[in-house]
Amino acid sequence: MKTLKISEAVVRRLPVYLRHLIELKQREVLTVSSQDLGQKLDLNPAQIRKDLAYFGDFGRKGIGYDVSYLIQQIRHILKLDQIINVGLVGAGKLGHALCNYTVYLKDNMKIVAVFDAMESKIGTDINNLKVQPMSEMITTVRNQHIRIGIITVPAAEAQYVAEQFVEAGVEAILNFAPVILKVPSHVRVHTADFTTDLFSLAYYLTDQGKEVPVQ
Amino acid sequence: MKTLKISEAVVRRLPVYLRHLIELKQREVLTVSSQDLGQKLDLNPAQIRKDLAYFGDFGRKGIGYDVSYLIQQIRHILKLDQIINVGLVGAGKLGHALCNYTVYLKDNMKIVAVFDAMESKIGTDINNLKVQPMSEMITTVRNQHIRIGIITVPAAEAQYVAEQFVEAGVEAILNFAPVILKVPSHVRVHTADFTTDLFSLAYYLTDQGKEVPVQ
DNA sequence: CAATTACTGTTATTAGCATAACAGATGTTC
DNA sequence: GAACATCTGTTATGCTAATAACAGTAATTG
Repeated sequence: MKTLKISEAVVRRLPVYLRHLIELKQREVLTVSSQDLGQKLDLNPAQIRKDLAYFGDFGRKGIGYDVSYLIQQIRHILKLDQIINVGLVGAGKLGHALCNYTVYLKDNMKIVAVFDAMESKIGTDINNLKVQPMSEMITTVRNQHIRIGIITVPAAEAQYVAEQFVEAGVEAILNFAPVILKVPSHVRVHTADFTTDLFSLAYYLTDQGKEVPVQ
Repeated sequence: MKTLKISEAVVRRLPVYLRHLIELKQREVLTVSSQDLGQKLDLNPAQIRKDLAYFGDFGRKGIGYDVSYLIQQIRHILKLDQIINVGLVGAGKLGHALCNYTVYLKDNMKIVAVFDAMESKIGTDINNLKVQPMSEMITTVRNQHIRIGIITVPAAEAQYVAEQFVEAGVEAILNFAPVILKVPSHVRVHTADFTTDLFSLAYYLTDQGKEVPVQ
Protein backbone atom coordinates (compact mmCIF):
# COMPACT_ATOMS: atom_id res chain seq x y z
CA MET A 1 0.00 0.00 0.00
CA LYS A 2 1.76 3.09 -1.26
CA THR A 3 1.08 6.57 0.02
CA LEU A 4 1.14 8.40 -3.29
CA LYS A 5 -1.54 10.95 -3.99
CA ILE A 6 -4.19 9.05 -5.91
CA SER A 7 -5.93 11.08 -8.57
CA GLU A 8 -9.68 11.46 -8.56
CA ALA A 9 -9.82 9.87 -11.99
CA VAL A 10 -8.37 6.68 -10.54
CA VAL A 11 -10.78 6.67 -7.61
CA ARG A 12 -13.75 7.11 -9.91
CA ARG A 13 -12.76 4.06 -11.92
CA LEU A 14 -12.58 1.78 -8.88
CA PRO A 15 -16.36 1.45 -8.51
CA VAL A 16 -16.56 0.59 -12.19
CA TYR A 17 -14.06 -2.21 -11.74
CA LEU A 18 -15.85 -3.41 -8.66
CA ARG A 19 -19.20 -3.58 -10.38
CA HIS A 20 -17.89 -5.64 -13.23
CA LEU A 21 -15.92 -7.94 -10.95
CA ILE A 22 -19.06 -8.68 -8.95
CA GLU A 23 -20.80 -9.59 -12.16
CA LEU A 24 -17.92 -11.89 -13.09
CA LYS A 25 -18.10 -13.54 -9.71
CA GLN A 26 -21.80 -14.18 -10.15
CA ARG A 27 -20.95 -15.89 -13.42
CA GLU A 28 -18.38 -17.93 -11.50
CA VAL A 29 -15.40 -16.52 -13.37
CA LEU A 30 -12.36 -17.10 -11.16
CA THR A 31 -9.65 -14.91 -12.70
CA VAL A 32 -9.59 -11.99 -15.09
CA SER A 33 -6.84 -10.16 -16.98
CA SER A 34 -6.46 -6.43 -17.42
CA GLN A 35 -7.04 -6.99 -21.10
CA ASP A 36 -10.40 -8.68 -20.50
CA LEU A 37 -11.43 -5.92 -18.15
CA GLY A 38 -10.30 -3.26 -20.58
CA GLN A 39 -12.35 -4.75 -23.36
CA LYS A 40 -15.50 -4.92 -21.26
CA LEU A 41 -15.10 -1.50 -19.69
CA ASP A 42 -13.71 0.41 -22.68
CA LEU A 43 -10.50 1.22 -20.88
CA ASN A 44 -6.83 0.80 -21.66
CA PRO A 45 -5.44 -2.36 -19.98
CA ALA A 46 -2.26 -0.54 -18.95
CA GLN A 47 -4.38 2.02 -17.16
CA ILE A 48 -6.25 -0.65 -15.26
CA ARG A 49 -3.03 -2.34 -14.17
CA LYS A 50 -1.59 0.97 -13.08
CA ASP A 51 -4.73 1.95 -11.20
CA LEU A 52 -4.72 -1.27 -9.23
CA ALA A 53 -0.97 -1.23 -8.65
CA TYR A 54 -1.32 2.06 -6.75
CA PHE A 55 -2.93 0.11 -3.95
CA GLY A 56 -0.96 -3.11 -3.93
CA ASP A 57 0.18 -6.11 -5.95
CA PHE A 58 -3.15 -7.75 -6.48
CA GLY A 59 -2.42 -9.64 -9.68
CA ARG A 60 -0.21 -12.58 -10.58
CA LYS A 61 2.09 -12.44 -13.55
CA GLY A 62 1.11 -14.83 -16.28
CA ILE A 63 -2.34 -15.33 -14.75
CA GLY A 64 -4.24 -12.14 -14.04
CA TYR A 65 -6.36 -11.13 -11.07
CA ASP A 66 -8.29 -13.40 -8.75
CA VAL A 67 -11.83 -12.08 -9.00
CA SER A 68 -12.91 -12.68 -5.40
CA TYR A 69 -9.69 -11.36 -3.96
CA LEU A 70 -9.79 -8.22 -6.07
CA ILE A 71 -13.40 -7.55 -5.09
CA GLN A 72 -12.40 -7.81 -1.47
CA GLN A 73 -9.46 -5.46 -1.96
CA ILE A 74 -11.40 -2.79 -3.86
CA ARG A 75 -14.20 -2.91 -1.32
CA HIS A 76 -11.60 -2.27 1.33
CA ILE A 77 -9.99 0.59 -0.58
CA LEU A 78 -13.37 2.25 -1.08
CA LYS A 79 -14.21 1.61 2.61
CA LEU A 80 -17.24 -0.39 1.58
CA ASP A 81 -16.26 -2.97 4.17
CA GLN A 82 -17.28 -0.42 6.79
CA ILE A 83 -20.84 0.56 7.56
CA ILE A 84 -21.41 3.95 5.98
CA ASN A 85 -24.67 5.66 6.83
CA VAL A 86 -26.11 8.16 4.41
CA GLY A 87 -28.71 10.89 4.92
CA LEU A 88 -30.87 12.44 2.22
CA VAL A 89 -32.59 15.81 2.11
CA GLY A 90 -35.37 16.31 -0.40
CA ALA A 91 -38.16 13.76 -0.48
CA GLY A 92 -39.19 14.46 -4.05
CA LYS A 93 -39.25 12.01 -6.94
CA LEU A 94 -35.49 11.94 -7.25
CA GLY A 95 -35.08 11.41 -3.53
CA HIS A 96 -37.52 8.52 -3.72
CA ALA A 97 -35.63 7.00 -6.62
CA LEU A 98 -32.32 7.16 -4.79
CA CYS A 99 -33.75 5.60 -1.64
CA ASN A 100 -35.00 2.62 -3.56
CA TYR A 101 -31.90 2.28 -5.58
CA THR A 102 -29.24 2.23 -2.91
CA VAL A 103 -31.23 -0.08 -0.69
CA TYR A 104 -31.16 -2.52 -3.55
CA LEU A 105 -27.37 -2.78 -3.31
CA LYS A 106 -25.73 -5.41 -1.16
CA ASP A 107 -23.24 -3.01 0.34
CA ASN A 108 -22.77 -1.47 3.71
CA MET A 109 -23.76 1.91 2.41
CA LYS A 110 -27.35 2.71 3.28
CA ILE A 111 -29.67 5.69 3.37
CA VAL A 112 -30.80 5.67 6.99
CA ALA A 113 -32.67 8.99 7.23
CA VAL A 114 -34.68 11.27 4.94
CA PHE A 115 -35.50 14.91 5.56
CA ASP A 116 -37.66 17.54 3.90
CA ALA A 117 -38.65 21.11 4.58
CA MET A 118 -42.21 20.77 3.27
CA GLU A 119 -44.80 20.29 5.97
CA SER A 120 -46.89 17.96 3.80
CA LYS A 121 -44.08 15.49 3.26
CA ILE A 122 -43.07 15.11 6.89
CA GLY A 123 -44.08 11.83 8.43
CA THR A 124 -44.73 10.14 5.10
CA ASP A 125 -43.03 6.83 4.39
CA ILE A 126 -40.19 6.30 1.96
CA ASN A 127 -38.86 2.79 1.82
CA ASN A 128 -39.65 2.17 5.50
CA LEU A 129 -38.14 5.49 6.56
CA LYS A 130 -40.28 8.29 7.98
CA VAL A 131 -39.51 11.67 6.44
CA GLN A 132 -38.24 13.97 9.19
CA PRO A 133 -38.41 17.77 9.40
CA MET A 134 -35.26 19.78 8.76
CA SER A 135 -35.23 20.85 12.41
CA GLU A 136 -34.27 17.30 13.38
CA MET A 137 -31.55 16.97 10.79
CA ILE A 138 -28.50 17.91 12.81
CA THR A 139 -29.33 15.73 15.80
CA THR A 140 -30.29 12.76 13.67
CA VAL A 141 -27.12 13.00 11.59
CA ARG A 142 -25.11 12.92 14.79
CA ASN A 143 -27.08 10.19 16.52
CA GLN A 144 -27.22 7.90 13.52
CA HIS A 145 -23.61 8.55 12.65
CA ILE A 146 -24.42 9.73 9.14
CA ARG A 147 -21.25 10.42 7.20
CA ILE A 148 -22.49 11.22 3.70
CA GLY A 149 -25.27 13.63 2.81
CA ILE A 150 -27.30 13.58 -0.39
CA ILE A 151 -29.01 16.76 -1.57
CA THR A 152 -32.04 16.45 -3.84
CA VAL A 153 -33.72 19.78 -3.20
CA PRO A 154 -34.30 22.67 -5.64
CA ALA A 155 -31.26 24.77 -6.51
CA ALA A 156 -32.31 27.69 -4.35
CA GLU A 157 -32.27 25.63 -1.15
CA ALA A 158 -29.22 23.50 -1.81
CA GLN A 159 -26.63 25.81 -0.27
CA TYR A 160 -28.62 26.07 2.96
CA VAL A 161 -28.98 22.30 3.18
CA ALA A 162 -25.28 21.87 2.53
CA GLU A 163 -24.47 24.20 5.40
CA GLN A 164 -26.72 22.22 7.70
CA PHE A 165 -25.00 19.01 6.66
CA VAL A 166 -21.60 20.55 7.30
CA GLU A 167 -22.68 21.78 10.71
CA ALA A 168 -23.95 18.33 11.54
CA GLY A 169 -20.52 16.93 10.78
CA VAL A 170 -21.01 15.12 7.49
CA GLU A 171 -17.75 14.26 5.69
CA ALA A 172 -18.98 14.23 2.11
CA ILE A 173 -21.92 15.51 0.09
CA LEU A 174 -23.46 14.24 -3.10
CA ASN A 175 -25.31 17.15 -4.63
CA PHE A 176 -27.96 16.74 -7.31
CA ALA A 177 -28.96 20.40 -7.39
CA PRO A 178 -27.62 22.49 -10.27
CA VAL A 179 -25.49 24.83 -8.19
CA ILE A 180 -21.88 25.03 -7.05
CA LEU A 181 -21.90 24.52 -3.30
CA LYS A 182 -19.56 26.43 -1.01
CA VAL A 183 -18.36 24.23 1.83
CA PRO A 184 -15.20 24.06 3.97
CA SER A 185 -12.35 22.20 2.31
CA HIS A 186 -12.53 19.27 4.72
CA VAL A 187 -15.89 18.30 3.27
CA ARG A 188 -15.80 16.56 -0.08
CA VAL A 189 -18.52 17.53 -2.56
CA HIS A 190 -19.50 15.87 -5.77
CA THR A 191 -22.13 17.47 -7.95
CA ALA A 192 -24.16 15.10 -10.09
CA ASP A 193 -26.32 17.25 -12.24
CA PHE A 194 -28.03 15.73 -15.22
CA THR A 195 -28.94 19.00 -16.89
CA THR A 196 -25.20 19.46 -17.31
CA ASP A 197 -25.00 15.98 -18.79
CA LEU A 198 -27.90 16.55 -21.15
CA PHE A 199 -26.76 19.99 -22.26
CA SER A 200 -23.24 18.86 -22.96
CA LEU A 201 -24.56 15.92 -24.96
CA ALA A 202 -26.45 18.39 -27.12
CA TYR A 203 -23.14 19.91 -28.15
CA TYR A 204 -22.24 16.74 -29.99
CA LEU A 205 -25.44 16.55 -32.02
CA THR A 206 -25.15 17.25 -35.71
CA ASP A 207 -26.24 20.73 -36.62
CA GLN A 208 -29.59 20.64 -38.31
CA GLY A 209 -30.90 24.17 -38.24
CA LYS A 210 -33.95 25.14 -36.26
CA GLU A 211 -36.90 23.72 -38.13
CA VAL A 212 -38.05 20.43 -36.76
CA PRO A 213 -41.32 18.68 -37.53
CA VAL A 214 -43.59 19.06 -34.52
CA GLN A 215 -46.84 17.12 -34.63
CA MET B 1 -15.39 30.46 -34.56
CA LYS B 2 -12.33 28.26 -34.67
CA THR B 3 -12.33 24.64 -35.72
CA LEU B 4 -9.98 23.30 -33.07
CA LYS B 5 -10.87 20.10 -31.34
CA ILE B 6 -12.68 21.13 -28.19
CA SER B 7 -12.04 18.92 -25.21
CA GLU B 8 -14.90 17.29 -23.37
CA ALA B 9 -13.83 19.07 -20.20
CA VAL B 10 -14.50 22.40 -21.89
CA VAL B 11 -17.88 21.29 -23.21
CA ARG B 12 -18.95 20.10 -19.79
CA ARG B 13 -18.21 23.49 -18.27
CA LEU B 14 -20.37 25.39 -20.77
CA PRO B 15 -23.68 24.37 -19.15
CA VAL B 16 -22.28 25.48 -15.81
CA TYR B 17 -21.47 28.90 -17.20
CA LEU B 18 -24.85 29.11 -18.85
CA ARG B 19 -26.72 28.30 -15.67
CA HIS B 20 -24.95 30.96 -13.68
CA LEU B 21 -25.30 33.54 -16.42
CA ILE B 22 -29.05 32.97 -16.50
CA GLU B 23 -29.14 33.55 -12.78
CA LEU B 24 -27.17 36.77 -13.22
CA LYS B 25 -29.56 37.93 -15.89
CA GLN B 26 -32.51 37.31 -13.59
CA ARG B 27 -30.78 39.51 -11.06
CA GLU B 28 -30.38 42.12 -13.81
CA VAL B 29 -26.60 42.00 -13.83
CA LEU B 30 -25.49 43.33 -17.21
CA THR B 31 -21.83 42.35 -17.44
CA VAL B 32 -19.57 39.90 -15.69
CA SER B 33 -15.82 39.30 -15.62
CA SER B 34 -14.03 35.98 -15.78
CA GLN B 35 -12.84 36.67 -12.25
CA ASP B 36 -16.38 37.06 -10.93
CA LEU B 37 -17.44 33.89 -12.67
CA GLY B 38 -14.43 32.03 -11.39
CA GLN B 39 -15.18 33.00 -7.84
CA LYS B 40 -18.78 31.86 -8.03
CA LEU B 41 -18.08 28.65 -9.90
CA ASP B 42 -14.83 27.64 -8.21
CA LEU B 43 -12.88 27.81 -11.45
CA ASN B 44 -9.74 29.53 -12.58
CA PRO B 45 -10.54 32.79 -14.43
CA ALA B 46 -7.92 32.05 -17.08
CA GLN B 47 -9.63 28.77 -17.78
CA ILE B 48 -12.97 30.44 -18.24
CA ARG B 49 -11.53 33.00 -20.65
CA LYS B 50 -9.81 30.28 -22.60
CA ASP B 51 -12.91 28.10 -22.72
CA LEU B 52 -14.98 30.92 -24.14
CA ALA B 53 -12.27 32.09 -26.53
CA TYR B 54 -12.38 28.71 -28.28
CA PHE B 55 -15.72 29.71 -29.71
CA GLY B 56 -15.28 33.40 -30.41
CA ASP B 57 -14.40 36.78 -29.00
CA PHE B 58 -17.33 37.25 -26.72
CA GLY B 59 -15.81 39.57 -24.16
CA ARG B 60 -14.62 43.18 -24.23
CA LYS B 61 -11.25 44.11 -22.86
CA GLY B 62 -11.47 46.29 -19.79
CA ILE B 63 -15.15 45.41 -19.33
CA GLY B 64 -15.92 41.73 -19.27
CA TYR B 65 -18.75 39.75 -20.85
CA ASP B 66 -22.20 41.03 -21.66
CA VAL B 67 -24.45 38.60 -19.78
CA SER B 68 -27.30 38.44 -22.27
CA TYR B 69 -25.02 38.16 -25.26
CA LEU B 70 -22.97 35.40 -23.67
CA ILE B 71 -26.10 33.45 -22.76
CA GLN B 72 -27.20 33.66 -26.36
CA GLN B 73 -23.81 32.52 -27.62
CA ILE B 74 -23.50 29.56 -25.27
CA ARG B 75 -27.03 28.48 -26.03
CA HIS B 76 -26.07 28.51 -29.67
CA ILE B 77 -22.86 26.55 -29.10
CA LEU B 78 -24.74 23.91 -27.13
CA LYS B 79 -27.44 23.87 -29.82
CA LEU B 80 -30.02 24.82 -27.24
CA ASP B 81 -31.42 27.30 -29.73
CA GLN B 82 -32.67 24.32 -31.70
CA ILE B 83 -35.56 22.14 -30.67
CA ILE B 84 -34.07 18.93 -29.32
CA ASN B 85 -36.52 16.16 -28.59
CA VAL B 86 -35.61 13.56 -26.02
CA GLY B 87 -37.01 10.08 -25.40
CA LEU B 88 -36.85 8.16 -22.16
CA VAL B 89 -37.02 4.42 -21.53
CA GLY B 90 -37.79 3.25 -18.01
CA ALA B 91 -40.85 4.70 -16.32
CA GLY B 92 -39.65 4.04 -12.79
CA LYS B 93 -39.10 6.58 -10.06
CA LEU B 94 -35.96 7.95 -11.65
CA GLY B 95 -37.68 8.23 -15.02
CA HIS B 96 -40.51 10.13 -13.35
CA ALA B 97 -38.07 12.46 -11.66
CA LEU B 98 -36.29 13.26 -14.90
CA CYS B 99 -39.52 13.94 -16.77
CA ASN B 100 -40.58 16.49 -14.20
CA TYR B 101 -37.21 18.04 -13.97
CA THR B 102 -36.43 18.75 -17.59
CA VAL B 103 -39.90 20.05 -18.29
CA TYR B 104 -39.25 22.66 -15.65
CA LEU B 105 -36.43 24.15 -17.73
CA LYS B 106 -37.09 26.94 -20.17
CA ASP B 107 -35.06 25.37 -22.93
CA ASN B 108 -35.86 23.75 -26.21
CA MET B 109 -34.86 20.38 -24.91
CA LYS B 110 -37.88 18.35 -23.91
CA ILE B 111 -38.77 14.76 -23.12
CA VAL B 112 -41.47 14.05 -25.67
CA ALA B 113 -41.95 10.30 -25.24
CA VAL B 114 -41.65 7.70 -22.48
CA PHE B 115 -41.37 3.94 -22.95
CA ASP B 116 -41.35 0.93 -20.70
CA ALA B 117 -41.28 -2.83 -21.12
CA MET B 118 -43.59 -3.58 -18.18
CA GLU B 119 -47.15 -4.27 -19.18
CA SER B 120 -48.52 -2.61 -16.04
CA LYS B 121 -46.85 0.71 -16.75
CA ILE B 122 -47.99 1.08 -20.34
CA GLY B 123 -50.69 3.67 -20.83
CA THR B 124 -50.11 5.33 -17.49
CA ASP B 125 -49.53 9.07 -17.41
CA ILE B 126 -46.24 10.76 -16.68
CA ASN B 127 -46.29 14.49 -16.90
CA ASN B 128 -48.98 14.45 -19.61
CA LEU B 129 -47.17 11.77 -21.60
CA LYS B 130 -48.63 8.30 -22.01
CA VAL B 131 -46.10 5.54 -21.40
CA GLN B 132 -45.67 3.56 -24.61
CA PRO B 133 -44.62 -0.07 -25.07
CA MET B 134 -41.12 -0.82 -26.30
CA SER B 135 -42.56 -2.15 -29.53
CA GLU B 136 -43.49 1.40 -30.52
CA MET B 137 -40.13 2.87 -29.64
CA ILE B 138 -38.39 2.83 -32.98
CA THR B 139 -41.28 4.30 -34.94
CA THR B 140 -42.00 6.96 -32.33
CA VAL B 141 -38.36 8.01 -32.16
CA ARG B 142 -38.37 8.48 -35.91
CA ASN B 143 -41.74 10.20 -36.16
CA GLN B 144 -41.14 12.57 -33.29
CA HIS B 145 -37.60 13.26 -34.39
CA ILE B 146 -36.09 12.22 -31.09
CA ARG B 147 -32.35 12.82 -31.06
CA ILE B 148 -31.31 11.99 -27.52
CA GLY B 149 -32.29 8.88 -25.57
CA ILE B 150 -32.31 8.55 -21.79
CA ILE B 151 -32.01 5.10 -20.24
CA THR B 152 -33.40 4.57 -16.74
CA VAL B 153 -33.92 0.82 -16.75
CA PRO B 154 -32.17 -1.84 -14.64
CA ALA B 155 -28.61 -2.69 -15.62
CA ALA B 156 -29.55 -5.99 -17.23
CA GLU B 157 -31.80 -4.35 -19.80
CA ALA B 158 -29.75 -1.26 -20.56
CA GLN B 159 -27.70 -2.70 -23.41
CA TYR B 160 -30.81 -3.91 -25.21
CA VAL B 161 -32.48 -0.52 -24.85
CA ALA B 162 -29.34 1.20 -26.11
CA GLU B 163 -29.35 -0.98 -29.20
CA GLN B 164 -32.96 -0.13 -29.88
CA PHE B 165 -32.15 3.57 -29.54
CA VAL B 166 -29.25 3.22 -31.95
CA GLU B 167 -31.39 1.38 -34.46
CA ALA B 168 -33.99 4.09 -34.20
CA GLY B 169 -31.35 6.64 -35.12
CA VAL B 170 -30.73 8.49 -31.89
CA GLU B 171 -27.52 10.56 -31.88
CA ALA B 172 -26.72 10.51 -28.19
CA ILE B 173 -27.61 8.51 -25.10
CA LEU B 174 -27.67 9.49 -21.45
CA ASN B 175 -27.39 6.28 -19.49
CA PHE B 176 -28.31 6.00 -15.82
CA ALA B 177 -27.81 2.25 -15.59
CA PRO B 178 -24.60 1.03 -13.98
CA VAL B 179 -23.14 -0.63 -17.07
CA ILE B 180 -20.78 0.31 -19.88
CA LEU B 181 -22.84 0.42 -23.04
CA LYS B 182 -21.47 -0.78 -26.36
CA VAL B 183 -22.68 1.40 -29.19
CA PRO B 184 -21.30 2.43 -32.60
CA SER B 185 -18.83 5.28 -32.43
CA HIS B 186 -21.15 7.75 -34.12
CA VAL B 187 -23.45 7.64 -31.12
CA ARG B 188 -22.30 9.61 -28.11
CA VAL B 189 -22.90 8.03 -24.71
CA HIS B 190 -22.64 9.56 -21.29
CA THR B 191 -23.10 7.37 -18.25
CA ALA B 192 -24.44 9.12 -15.18
CA ASP B 193 -24.35 6.55 -12.46
CA PHE B 194 -24.74 7.68 -8.88
CA THR B 195 -23.52 4.49 -7.31
CA THR B 196 -20.18 5.37 -8.86
CA ASP B 197 -20.46 8.82 -7.34
CA LEU B 198 -21.39 7.50 -3.93
CA PHE B 199 -18.76 4.79 -3.87
CA SER B 200 -15.98 7.11 -4.92
CA LEU B 201 -17.04 9.60 -2.24
CA ALA B 202 -16.62 6.83 0.32
CA TYR B 203 -12.96 6.63 -0.59
CA TYR B 204 -12.41 10.09 0.84
CA LEU B 205 -14.00 9.36 4.21
CA THR B 206 -11.68 9.15 7.16
CA ASP B 207 -10.91 5.61 8.17
CA GLN B 208 -12.76 4.68 11.30
CA GLY B 209 -12.68 0.91 11.56
CA LYS B 210 -15.79 -1.14 11.27
CA GLU B 211 -17.70 -0.63 14.47
CA VAL B 212 -20.43 1.91 14.16
CA PRO B 213 -23.30 2.54 16.59
CA VAL B 214 -26.45 1.11 15.09
CA GLN B 215 -29.68 1.82 16.91
C1' DC C 1 13.04 -29.26 -19.02
C1' DA C 2 13.77 -25.76 -22.65
C1' DA C 3 10.88 -22.90 -25.35
C1' DT C 4 6.83 -20.45 -25.74
C1' DT C 5 2.92 -17.93 -24.29
C1' DA C 6 0.42 -15.01 -21.10
C1' DC C 7 0.32 -12.06 -17.84
C1' DT C 8 1.63 -8.23 -14.27
C1' DG C 9 4.09 -4.09 -12.27
C1' DT C 10 6.96 -0.40 -13.40
C1' DT C 11 9.40 2.87 -15.95
C1' DA C 12 9.45 5.91 -19.99
C1' DT C 13 7.01 8.63 -23.26
C1' DT C 14 3.38 11.26 -25.04
C1' DA C 15 -0.43 14.01 -24.86
C1' DG C 16 -3.73 16.87 -22.79
C1' DC C 17 -5.28 20.21 -19.63
C1' DA C 18 -4.89 23.82 -16.27
C1' DT C 19 -2.37 27.73 -14.72
C1' DA C 20 0.40 31.64 -15.28
C1' DA C 21 2.16 35.50 -17.79
C1' DC C 22 1.62 39.15 -20.85
C1' DA C 23 0.35 42.17 -24.66
C1' DG C 24 -3.49 44.87 -26.27
C1' DA C 25 -7.69 47.31 -25.60
C1' DT C 26 -11.21 49.90 -22.92
C1' DG C 27 -12.79 52.90 -19.63
C1' DT C 28 -11.91 56.17 -15.67
C1' DT C 29 -9.80 59.63 -12.93
C1' DC C 30 -7.30 63.69 -11.98
C1' DG D 1 -5.57 64.04 -22.18
C1' DA D 2 -2.04 61.43 -19.68
C1' DA D 3 -1.76 58.03 -16.12
C1' DC D 4 -3.92 54.29 -14.11
C1' DA D 5 -6.92 50.43 -13.40
C1' DT D 6 -9.53 46.71 -15.44
C1' DC D 7 -10.17 42.92 -18.11
C1' DT D 8 -9.83 40.06 -22.39
C1' DG D 9 -7.45 36.82 -25.76
C1' DT D 10 -3.37 34.44 -26.53
C1' DT D 11 0.98 32.54 -25.90
C1' DA D 12 4.08 30.16 -22.73
C1' DT D 13 4.83 27.08 -18.95
C1' DG D 14 4.05 23.41 -15.81
C1' DC D 15 1.74 19.54 -14.33
C1' DT D 16 -1.17 15.62 -14.38
C1' DA D 17 -2.91 11.67 -16.53
C1' DA D 18 -3.06 8.29 -20.26
C1' DT D 19 -0.52 5.33 -23.27
C1' DA D 20 3.20 2.61 -24.63
C1' DA D 21 7.20 -0.19 -23.79
C1' DC D 22 9.55 -3.54 -21.30
C1' DA D 23 11.55 -6.47 -17.76
C1' DG D 24 10.21 -10.20 -14.88
C1' DT D 25 7.43 -14.18 -13.44
C1' DA D 26 4.14 -17.94 -13.88
C1' DA D 27 2.00 -21.60 -16.36
C1' DT D 28 1.97 -24.68 -20.52
C1' DT D 29 3.54 -27.45 -24.18
C1' DG D 30 6.35 -30.49 -26.90
